Amino acid sequence: MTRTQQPAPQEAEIARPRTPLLSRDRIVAAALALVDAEGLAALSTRRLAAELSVSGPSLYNHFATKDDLLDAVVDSVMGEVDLSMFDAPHDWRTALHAWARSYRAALTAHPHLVPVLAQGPGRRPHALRLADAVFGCLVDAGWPRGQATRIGALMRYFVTGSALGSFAAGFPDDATLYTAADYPHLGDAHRLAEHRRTIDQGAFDTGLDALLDGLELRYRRLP
Amino acid sequence: MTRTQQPAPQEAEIARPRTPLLSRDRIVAAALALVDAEGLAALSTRRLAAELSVSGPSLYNHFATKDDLLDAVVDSVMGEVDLSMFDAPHDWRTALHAWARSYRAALTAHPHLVPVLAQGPGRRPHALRLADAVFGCLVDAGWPRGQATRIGALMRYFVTGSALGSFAAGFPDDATLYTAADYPHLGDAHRLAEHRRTIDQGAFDTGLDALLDGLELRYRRLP
DNA sequence: ACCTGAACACCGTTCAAGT
DNA sequence: ACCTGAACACCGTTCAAGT
Repeated sequence: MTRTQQPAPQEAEIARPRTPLLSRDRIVAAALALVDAEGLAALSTRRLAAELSVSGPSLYNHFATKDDLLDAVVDSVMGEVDLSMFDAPHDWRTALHAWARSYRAALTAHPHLVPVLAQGPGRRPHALRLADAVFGCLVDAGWPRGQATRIGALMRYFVTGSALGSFAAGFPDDATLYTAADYPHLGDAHRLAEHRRTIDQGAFDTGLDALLDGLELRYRRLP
Repeated sequence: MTRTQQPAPQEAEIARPRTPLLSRDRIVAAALALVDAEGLAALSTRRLAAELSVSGPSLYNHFATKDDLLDAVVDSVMGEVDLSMFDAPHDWRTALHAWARSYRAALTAHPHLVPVLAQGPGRRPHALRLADAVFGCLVDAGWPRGQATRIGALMRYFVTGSALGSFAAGFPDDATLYTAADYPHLGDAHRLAEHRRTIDQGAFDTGLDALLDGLELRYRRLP
């Protein structure tokens, strides 16, 4: 191959490489907006393509399958989780507390994706980095590796469970449903949905503190 | 209307009411088996109907929509959760511990349904009965109603989160994925899936005990 | 009352064709 | 390289028709 002063001469012979209509980032952003607005079921390749003003099959130039696209969407959410507390010199409890709250915030902003992302990190880089940071923090603090694994797991259980669905909003706002004969203790359940945000956040904070209290008891008993 | 000795005489004039091919129970059982075996995506009205040797639209004689059918499937799983500990004279911690383990067992037996059932009880009788029993137990034990609500919520977060997806199986069994440069602490992650059952169960039990320890600290501080 | 086939407006994905 | 229309094998649901 001889060098020329003109860059890539053979490109001049084929059609002008006009800037592509799509990119992976544009597709992921549109997919995330669609899922947030209308739920996972609304994410069809045809609907998403329409949103981007292209035809359905165009997406297959950028993602091999719809599942691959969904993977990218999910990992973009995982990238929103703050991990900076694991770089600072905090004790494990302080770091885990801050991380869990940031993790929950990222997930509750995109609740329809929680069932997908709760399947585990898979090969998603942001999800793997998160798991690495949490495990590293616990091991560095002196937790045995087996215990550190379990703590990473149980924290994920709690955070994903709290983001999967609102507890308060799960009870229909229909007073006639909670008859004393059938459900003697649910007389006020129809008013739960009203205070949805505070109840869910309060339950999460109570659970997180209780969980960390319980873990700290075990930490003190370590040899 | 005059009574006759023969029952329902007008029935004799129309075609013999042969025993129906379908019933709600048969449909629910087949749907549950299908979802357990092949996942939520495999549950289509046409596929389910084929499994039952009828044609697709037949199902609409027994359920108004596919969502109604799914509701019935989910509530049948909730019916498998043991609530008997709430009738016996146990302290709240003992009862909650036994209930949480039974709850998790029912859900892990049908993991594909967890995202649906974690949306809350809705109008499903078994799910409402469960919420009623837990809340009643806590209030009877002396927990203030606001705290009892939060504990009901956080327990659901933890149990559904633990059943939503295996922690261990979320890490691909591919040693080349966990390069030291990218993930310095995940060197052994490819071996997690091997011990999937014990890791997940161990993490759940550790978390449950830690959670109950933390709640007991708060219980002792109650006025 | 309960089941059927045909029909409607959707799906994900492949592929040959265009630039 | 990237986008398109046509096509294939699917969806949930409605409805008129059969018994």
